[in-house]
Order: sequence, then C-alpha cells, then structure tokens
Amino acid sequence: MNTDALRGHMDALLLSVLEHQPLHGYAIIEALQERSGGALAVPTGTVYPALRRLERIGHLTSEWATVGGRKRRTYRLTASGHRALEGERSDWREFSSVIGSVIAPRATP
Amino acid sequence: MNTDALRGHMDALLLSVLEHQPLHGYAIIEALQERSGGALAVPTGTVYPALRRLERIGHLTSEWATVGGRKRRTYRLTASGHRALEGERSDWREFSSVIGSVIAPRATP
DNA sequence: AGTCTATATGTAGACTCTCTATATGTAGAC
DNA sequence: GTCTACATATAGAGAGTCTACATATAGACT
Repeated sequence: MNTDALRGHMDALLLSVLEHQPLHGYAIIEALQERSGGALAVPTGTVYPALRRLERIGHLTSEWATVGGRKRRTYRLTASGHRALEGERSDWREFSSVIGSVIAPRATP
Repeated sequence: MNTDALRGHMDALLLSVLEHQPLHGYAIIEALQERSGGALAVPTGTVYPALRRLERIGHLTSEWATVGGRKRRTYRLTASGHRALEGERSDWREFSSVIGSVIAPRATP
C-alpha cells in the first residue's frame, strides 16, 4: 500500500496498537503489519520520529528496558493519549464517510 | 473537517466530481461542498494548483470560456483520467478497509 | 573467526502536498 | 461607491512521510 497516504492517520494507528498494551517501536511496526494482514509496512524512519512526537505532546510516555541484552524503549498511552485516540477514531469515522460518499460512483446521467 | 487530512486523496475527490461532467474550479469547490454535506471546504489555494497538476500529468484537459462576462477554465477527464479514477477508487477501498480494521476498538483483554 | 539475519533505535535531508495570505478582475445589488 | 458573489492564480510556510544511512547486540551457521 502507498503508505504516503497514511499522512495524517499515523497517530490513530500508533495510538490504536498501544491502547491495551505497552509496546516498543519495533514491536509496534510488527503489530501494524500483522493487524493489517501485511498491508502496512511502515518504515522505521516514520515510526520512531512519530513516537517521539506523540511523547512530546503528552499522548505517550516511554521507558527504557533491556530484554535479551537489547535495549528497548517501551511506550504506553497516557490519559491524554486515550482521549486523543477517541478523537482520532471519531475523526476517522467522519473522514471515511465523507470521502467515501464523495468518490462513490454515481449513475451515469 | 480538518482538510489537511485530505492529503493524498485530493486527486480522487477532484476526478470524482469531474467524472460525468466538465466543471471549472470554482464550481468544483462548490460541488465538493455540496456532495459532502458541507464538510469539505477546500480552499482555492489547494484546488487550483491541484487541477494544474492533474492536467500536467495528463488526467485532465482544460478550456477557457467566458460566461456572463467572467472567464472560466473548464476541466474534463481524459481517458487516462478515467483510468486514474478507477485506480483511486480501488486504492480508497483498500486504504479505508486497512485503516478501519487497524484502528477499530478491540475487546479489553 | 567471520558472516548473515533478526532485533532495536535513531538522524539528516529530500520531497510532496496542503495551507494561509495575497493579488487581480468582472458583475450585479444596494 | 461599496459590498458580495463569482473566478483564477501565486508565493511562501508548514507538517509529516520517505529514503538512506549509522549504530549496536544476539544467535545461527560456516
């Protein structure tokens, strides 16, 4: 899929996969791929800066951990992040409904 | 609606409203607004450059006309534009299905 | 020992598109 | 004479995604 079209929806995707479980960046990328049936191959150069941004604006917090000798930065939603996720879901419903109805084929006059 | 989220879907919207009828830019903006029930207020600074771009890549052609003393540039789909619209529709179906399924709420574990 | 793959994070710079703001001009109403 | 609707256009700002590269550990395999 053309992941450039994700522009503006990345926050919703990231917050969604973090809703019920804290995860580190690498695992988030795998989760996105798995949840989308392989359609979402989001590059690290997109995900890591986006996570930092979400942390900066208070929707996420992070902690470093070492697992199997490797360092991970694990992110989890804040209260503000949970609220943001609700907003993103509602925005998505409106967005997809509006776009869908505009581009739906019409009967040829 | 946050029209910045339209990024990447503008082509689909413009090609859609031009599918069955040629229109000039100003009328395209009105058509988008009407078809979306008022949700899509796309500024001229977005639409006019986008139309020029679609013409440049061969999806549209344009002609100047004077109606009621005012000049209009009327756009219509080319064969390539019709094919592009089909592609955009198919891309949208995949896109909305993928995003929708990733951000859909899951049962709390 | 050396190489390869998977795991793991990060930055720099390019790129594209949308936005805001501004400019220009006609027609018709008040 | 001014205001609103109609009509097109450009410059520059801004945001977020991409590609490409840099770094590092663990474990398997040769």
